[in-house]
Amino acid sequence: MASSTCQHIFPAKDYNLAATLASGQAFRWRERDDGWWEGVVDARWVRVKKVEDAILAETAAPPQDWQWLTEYLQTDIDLSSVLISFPDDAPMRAAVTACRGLRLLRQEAWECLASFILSSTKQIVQIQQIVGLLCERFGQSLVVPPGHEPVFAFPSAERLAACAEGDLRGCKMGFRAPNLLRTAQMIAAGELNLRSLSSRTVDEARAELLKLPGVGNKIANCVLLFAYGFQAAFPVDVWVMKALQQLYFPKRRVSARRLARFTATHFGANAGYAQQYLFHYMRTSHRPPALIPKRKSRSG
DNA sequence: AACCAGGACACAA
DNA sequence: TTGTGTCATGGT
Repeated sequence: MASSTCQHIFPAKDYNLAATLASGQAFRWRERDDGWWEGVVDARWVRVKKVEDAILAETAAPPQDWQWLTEYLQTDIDLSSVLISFPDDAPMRAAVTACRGLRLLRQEAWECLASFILSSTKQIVQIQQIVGLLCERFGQSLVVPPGHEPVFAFPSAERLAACAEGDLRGCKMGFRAPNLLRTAQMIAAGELNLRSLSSRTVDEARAELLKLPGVGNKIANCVLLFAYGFQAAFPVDVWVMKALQQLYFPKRRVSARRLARFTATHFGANAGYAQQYLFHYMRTSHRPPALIPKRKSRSG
């Protein structure tokens, strides 16, 4: 009997799928030992795999078209023109060399916003766990190929708005629960229309996002960059801060204001893209050595 | 076993 | 304007 799955191949040269899906932009991808990455995009189970100069994709049910995945993976953008816009300095050269083929995804705005509200002072593995629990408990069940574990869509703002704070805390999100809940309620009530932001300027869109509880500059910039494609948006988290301090301002403390002005002027029109390279570079190639537990002096 | 994690926020000083 | 404590949970 024939499989119900449906495959498609996207031409994609110089596309580092693993780095892209595991670089802390999206939190629903898992790599299997057979080289496939399984995830959920909108309301579809999907898996993708890098083959030579292309990405092979498979869904559980045949979609009408594949535009949604082209958009999500951003396979059509010209990466070389982005890279060439980066400043020609030693840190950027090192980051680009280390993360060759890293891309920015283009995610659905609500999922991106909610996920990053949950991201504050959390490691990426924990964000994945929290988002996983949230989807499992409150997301719509999706069609999966025979033999695969059930998966769930990211829950809508309306669904989360109907939750009690305790339901959300049950997903291990701790003090982020009231922020996610109130934000979901504001979105569900139409106090802020996420779709309308795409036609605004980046500064207008940021000002709107900053009205949401739990959304400060860093998270707003993540949403502007990863969901709306404002490539000048420049999220500064602890890793990027380390990168800027160590690579650009060694031994000199920089104020947040000056730093914001530096990132806006130094990295050019694709500053956010450059930021993602610095982030992934710091987390992979540039990690400090693991702490070795101190041994008692009288060990033998 | 301390230290830290893709922060935001209220409140000092 | 810049610094500090607080929030909740678990990885390293």
